[in-house]
Parts: sequence; C-alpha cells; structure tokens
Amino acid sequence: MGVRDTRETPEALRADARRNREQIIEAARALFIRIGPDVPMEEIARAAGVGVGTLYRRFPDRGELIQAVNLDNFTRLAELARRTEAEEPDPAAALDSLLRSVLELRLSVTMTAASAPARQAMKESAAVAEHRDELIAVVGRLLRRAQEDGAIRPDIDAGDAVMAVALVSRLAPPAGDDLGDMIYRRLFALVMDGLRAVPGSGLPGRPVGYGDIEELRQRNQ
Amino acid sequence: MGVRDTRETPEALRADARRNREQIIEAARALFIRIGPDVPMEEIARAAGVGVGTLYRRFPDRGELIQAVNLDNFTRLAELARRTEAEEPDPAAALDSLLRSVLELRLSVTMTAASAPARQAMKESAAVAEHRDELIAVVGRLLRRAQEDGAIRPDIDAGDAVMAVALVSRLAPPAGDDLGDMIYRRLFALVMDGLRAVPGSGLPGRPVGYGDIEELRQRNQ
Amino acid sequence: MGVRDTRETPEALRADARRNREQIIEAARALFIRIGPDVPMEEIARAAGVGVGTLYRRFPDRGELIQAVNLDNFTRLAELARRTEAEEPDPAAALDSLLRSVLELRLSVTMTAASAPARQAMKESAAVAEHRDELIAVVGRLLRRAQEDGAIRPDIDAGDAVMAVALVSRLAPPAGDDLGDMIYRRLFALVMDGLRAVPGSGLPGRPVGYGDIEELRQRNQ
Amino acid sequence: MGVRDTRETPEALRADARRNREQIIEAARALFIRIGPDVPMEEIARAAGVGVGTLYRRFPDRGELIQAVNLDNFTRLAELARRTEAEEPDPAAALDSLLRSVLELRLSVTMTAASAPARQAMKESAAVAEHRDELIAVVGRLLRRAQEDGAIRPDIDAGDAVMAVALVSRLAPPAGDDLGDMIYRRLFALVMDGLRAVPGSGLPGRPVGYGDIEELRQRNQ
DNA sequence: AATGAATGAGCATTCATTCAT
DNA sequence: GATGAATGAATGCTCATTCAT
Repeated sequence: MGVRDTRETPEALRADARRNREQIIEAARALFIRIGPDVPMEEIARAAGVGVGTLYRRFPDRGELIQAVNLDNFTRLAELARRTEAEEPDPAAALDSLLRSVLELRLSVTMTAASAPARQAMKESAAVAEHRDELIAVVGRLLRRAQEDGAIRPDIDAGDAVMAVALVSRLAPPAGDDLGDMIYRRLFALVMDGLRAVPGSGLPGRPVGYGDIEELRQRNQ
Repeated sequence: MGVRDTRETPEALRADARRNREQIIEAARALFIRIGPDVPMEEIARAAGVGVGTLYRRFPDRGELIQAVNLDNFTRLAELARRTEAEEPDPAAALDSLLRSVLELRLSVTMTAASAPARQAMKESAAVAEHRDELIAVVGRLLRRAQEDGAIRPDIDAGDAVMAVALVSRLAPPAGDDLGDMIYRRLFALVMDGLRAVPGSGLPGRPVGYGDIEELRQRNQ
Repeated sequence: MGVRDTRETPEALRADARRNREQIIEAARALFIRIGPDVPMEEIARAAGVGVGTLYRRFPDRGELIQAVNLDNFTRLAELARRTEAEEPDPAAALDSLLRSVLELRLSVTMTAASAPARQAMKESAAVAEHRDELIAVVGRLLRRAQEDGAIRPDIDAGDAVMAVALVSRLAPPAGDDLGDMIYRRLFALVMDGLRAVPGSGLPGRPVGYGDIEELRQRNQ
Repeated sequence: MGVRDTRETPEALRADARRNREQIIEAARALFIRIGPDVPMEEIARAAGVGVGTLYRRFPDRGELIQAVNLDNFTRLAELARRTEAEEPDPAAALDSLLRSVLELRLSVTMTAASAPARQAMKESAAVAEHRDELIAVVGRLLRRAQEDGAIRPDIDAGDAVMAVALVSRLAPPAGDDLGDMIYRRLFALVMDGLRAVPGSGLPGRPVGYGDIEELRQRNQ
C-alpha cells in the first residue's frame, strides 16, 4: 500500500545516509520558504552540512528535491488532517484548526506554484498525489459537515477553501516578525470569516472542487 | 503638482522613443505578472520588439524598470481611485468597485514583494510614493465611511484591506483562462465578504494601517 | 607640401563644423590622458558638447580619432622643436627645454602605445609620420651637437632619448596634484641626468635610433 | 609568521586544484603584462587551460585575481630582496642586482597603476603590504649604505628609486624580442646611471620616501 | 548637418550539474 | 559514499557603431 516513486527507498538507506537525506530536506524546506524555490543548490547543501555532491546523489536535480520536500509536507499534512478529523467532533472547529495548522507548518511552496523555473522543476509525483488527495478528502468532508451545520457558507467546495488558505500561506512571515505575524493571522481570520455563511451574498460562478485546482495547475504547466 | 523622478521626462522623448518606452513598460508589466520579476531582460526586450540596448538606455537596470512599471501602475490606480470616489456615492459600493478594478488592472507586482533580488532592485521612488499615498488615502476614506454605514466590519483599517486585495491579485490568471478567472473572482468575492461586517467574530491583534504595511516592507528590505 | 590623408580637409569645413572638430580633439586629448584611450566615445562627445553622431561623422571610428589627436600633438611638437632649435643656441639646454616641454604638453598617448585595443585602433598616418620625423630630426641634431660638446653621453642616439622621455611622460599627474608633480619632475631630472655624460659607465647594446623604435612598434602591431 | 588573507590557504587545496590555481596565476601574470589588466577573464582561463567557472571559484572577481598575482609577485620580490641583501656585501652592486632582477621577473603590473577599472578592482591586501614593506625596507637600507659609500647620489630616497624602476618595468618586452630587450636593458642602465651620484646636478623638490608613493596611490584611488 | 535613438556583439559573473579524488 | 572541484550555459549589462528624425 506504500507508494514509491522516488528512485530510492529512504528506509533502505544506511543510518548516516538517511540522516543526511533528512537534513537536506529540512534545510531545503526552510530555504524554499525564506529565500524562494530558486535558492542556489549549493546554499541548500551548505545549510544541510553536506557537499553538493551528496545533495545531488540523493536528489538528481532541483525538481526531485522540490518534490521530496513536497512529499514530506503532504505526508505531514495528511497525517494532521486524519488526526484532526478524528479528534475534533465539531466540523467547523476542526476545519479552522486544520487550516490554521496548515499555515503554521508554513508549507507554502507546496501548493501554490512559484517562479516559472521552479514550476518546471516540480514534477508530479504519485506519492504526493496520494497524500494530497487524502488531505483534500478530509477538507471536503469537514466542509460538507460544517455546511450542513450552517457554519460554513453553502456555495463553496474544497477547491475554494484550499485556494483561499494556500493564498494566505504565501504571506507566512519569517519567525520572530511580530508585526508580520499579526497581519498574517488577521488575514487568515478574515478569510475564514469569508468562508463562513454570509447571508445575502453569493459568490460568482460555481463551487470549485479540487479537480478544478488540478486542472488549473496543469494549464500553467 | 506633477511628480517626476525618473531621469527623463517621458513627454520630452522623440515620438518613436516614447512609443518604445511604452511598449517596454507594457511588455515588462505583462511578463512580470506571467513569469515574475526575474524574467530575463532580453525576453522583455524581445517582447517589446526592441534590442536590449534600447531597454537599457531607457532603464539603466532592472530596478529602474521595475520602478517605472510601478509608477505606471500606481499612476493609473490613483487616477482610478479619484474617479471612483468622485462618482460613486455609496462608500461600500465604491470600495468594492475600486478594489475590483485594481484586480482587473492586474497590477500585482506592484504591492506585494517579490524574489529577494527583485526586492533589492526595487528602489523607492518619491513619485510612486505619492501615488500610492493618494490611493491609500482614498481607500481609507471609503473604508471609514463604509464602516460608519455598518457595511464594513469595524475592526479593520486600510492596511488590512490593501493586504487582502494585494494577496488576491497574485492569482490574476492570464487573459482567456476562464476557469482561472472564475476562481479568481470567487476568491475576491470571498475576501470582500470577509471584509464585511460579521457579527460575533473578531480579528486577532489590532487594525492594520498602511504605515504598518510600509514598516513591514522596510523590514524585508 | 601639405600632407593630406584624412578624409576631409579641416580647412574646408564650415565655421561651426570646424569648431566642433576642434572641441572634439581637445576633449579627446584630455580624456585620453585622464581616463585612457579606452574612454567611451559617448563620454568624449559629451565633453566636447556634441552628439555621438557628430563625433562619428568627423572621425569614422576610434582609430581615426586617436590618429587625429596624434596628428594634432605632433604638429605642435614639431613646431615647438623648430622654435626651440632656432632660439636656443646651447644644444644641451635646447634638448632639456624641448624634452621638458614635451612633458608639459602631456602628449603621452601619442608615443608610447596603450592598451591592446587602442593599439589596434591607432592607424599609421603619413601626416603624423611627417611631423614625427621632423621632431626626431631636431632631437637627433641637438643630441649630436650636445654630445660633441661633451654635455650628453656619447653612447646614445635619438631613439634612446625619445624612449626615455616617452616613458616618463606616462607618469604625468593630473593638474593640481603637487606631490605627483614633484615626483614627475624629479623623475624627469633623474632621467636627464642619466642622459648626461657619465664617465666610466657604458650602456649595453648599441645606440638606438628612431628607426629601431618604429620597428619595435610594428612588431607589437 | 606567514601572512594569509586570501580566503583559502592554497596549501590546503587538493593537488589538482592547487595546480590549477598556480596555472591560473601564471597565465594571469603573463597576460596582465602582455595585454593589460583588462584582459578578458575567459582568455585568462583559456590560457590556464581551465574553464571560467574554475577561475571564478578560485578568484571571485578580477580584483581578487589581480591581488593574488600581486601577492605572488611581492612574495617573490621580498624573498629575492632578502637573499640579495644577505649575499652581496657591496650595497651598490646589491641594489643594481636587485633592481635588475625585479625587471627580469617582469612584475610590472604590480607597482605602477593600471586602467581605471583595474585600479578599482585592485584591493589592498595586508599580505601584499607586508611583502611590499619588506622589499622597500631592503631597498631603503641598500640605498642608504650605497649613498654613504658615495656610489649613489645623496638627494634621493627609496620612493625615487622604486618609481624609477617601476617605470622602466612597464617596457618589459615579450620573451624573445631581442630589439625590445636591448632597449629595455639600456633604459634600465640609463636610469641606474641617473641614480648614481652626479656632481653638480640637483633634483627638484625633496627626496621621495615610499610613504609618498603610497599617498599618491591613495589619491588615485 | 546635428542629434540622439537603436542595435547587437562582447565580457563579467553566477549557478546547475557532472566528475575526479 | 562523501566531497568539493570543474565545466559551461545563461544572463546582466556596456559600449562601439549605425541610422532615423
């Protein structure tokens, strides 16, 4: 049932090699957020405490690295989604908590594409897709339940919610920036308010499902 | 009353030179949106139908070009704001219309920062600041009047509104993308709903003025 | 008897065109000394108060301009040499005065070649050659007479003297630099002392005539 | 006691990398002399048999390369000065031999300034300064002793001598050019004769110390 | 005839990726 | 397996020269 489309099975690596791999992903995630997905490979290697050679041995090119970070992100998100759905009985509260956590994990690179070269580099991965689907499924279920409760406006679907949150996540400030953080949290709250039922106001078009988002991504390559 | 801090007064250029200048700005604006502020200068020149040399004669480096595009954007925005405020008596409707127009002009590069090198390149310009101030002043006035009418939630200030719109503007789809456009318009509407008065829900922190946004920008250099 | 190998006869130009021509040569001479022979053509044009177009109309490329400056320099030098020889009866004093004047005119670009591209650009001109020959002839005559007087060492020829002075001329300091000027004058005096008769010390090789210098220049292209 | 202000300790490099580094410095020295300090970096790389990337890895910009060549030059010069002073008891002979060797090493770029951009690029380095100081100290000592012997004129100081030699060194001909070489050696001998005591002739100004030369260099940036 | 705009080739530098140690 | 050196393609920018106004 495990999905496996990266060249190597991380579990099969020697202890030190696996540690290297993790450090690289950790460093890459941090730098993708702080500098952007175009950050020099050498800088990532340095931050991870390895040579570029090692980085390239693990991830043959930038695309594979981005994808690995993505996979790592979505693995956590899916796990988080599962747990939140299981533990929080109120769907609106669960949704709010889940989306807030998404932000806190600062997984921004992940969902909303980045610079053109980075988009080129980001290959589709079955493993990522699997976790993403799971996340989306949870969001969809919570959304529907919350809509049945009247806590979330009825004219939206999971795609709307995901886009809204993904958008806000782009503003994630560097750690320690209090003003940036306040603005960020206010914006999230404001968007969440937008997701709540607002009598008398309708959105244009039709509810956007996650399939729509994927189609959109295709189109931009 | 006119402000001018670019080296040359565009009006004083020869006819063909002015046409080139405008084509360059047009091409740059489009490419900054589509590709990002790091698009190769050569690509901008090609899109504008001129040689690189011409591009550089007009804009000594990328920073000057970005700034010129910014100035052009904000000049239009300020003009638009003035007109909207003068013509639409209902403040909430004016605000909605103004912000919607901002999106339609696809002026995204403008307000929300870009990649690190691009940020470095984006010099502050007195002319840009003047137009920006005027735009913000109008947004602030409309906001206050709409809040007095109870049409907009009382716990926000101009900075909140501007950030919200700037954020959405990043999603501006290429012309002709119907799905993208629908998602984009829905998101905008959703955010506008968030700006409306929502009884019983308060935002964290305090209202964010435009000064806060500027401080934020400073900090990111 | 006039030599004419530049495209246009300066005398035949309209008054304003001639003034332009002279201003360009003046500006070029100053900038060649201050910045070097690679100074941008546009900068020369600006200093001369004309557009590049005008500069290029007069001097089709950098080589022609360098050559024109050269011609101007050598014309003055030849005239100066004639006058000095006629007016100063003591050959050693005349030589000293002539060489000192050469320095004071700061005609350095002229004789000792410059950067590789500049050397490429400096075409041989019959007019320059004529004036140069005249200058050299005077130096040679003064030298011989001074040697007969025992005032100048016997083992040198005009080429030696010219090279020595040309060398020193490279140090010409910008106007107003007192320290630089002192060093410059000391060096000149020191070289002149080297040219004077020094009993008991002989130079290696054989006396170097001007023909040798020209052959050397050929070889370096 | 060794001084080292370049980022890397050359000794610590891998064998092949060190060889490359040396080839680059060798090629750069030769080309700086032959073409000038503005030779294309690519040409230097080609002459050294490496790619540009390698050149830039070792020397992050032209300035660092110039400085490295300088350091190499002065290291040799200082060593040579030490040896000459230790081995030759007659100060005048030692001075003549030392200065002659300086020329033979063709270290011209070093002391006499270059084109404006190159001057900008030439950063001051503590290591270079140290070796230069040592060289100057030796020259100064030899000079004083020779002056006491009456073999060198009394009205000069180390700065005069260094400038004189630096000047001549600019004429260094390419290897194998016999005529150029003869002229070069004659000029050197002539300058040396100028340095010798010449009764009845005084230099203008005051003796120039090395501090004066440094001040001069400052002024030219 | 003068002007200054347009062009594009040339050089410096960076960085993704490959490869020798 | 890890390292960091080498490579060269890509991109920013400058400037000599040509050409439209």
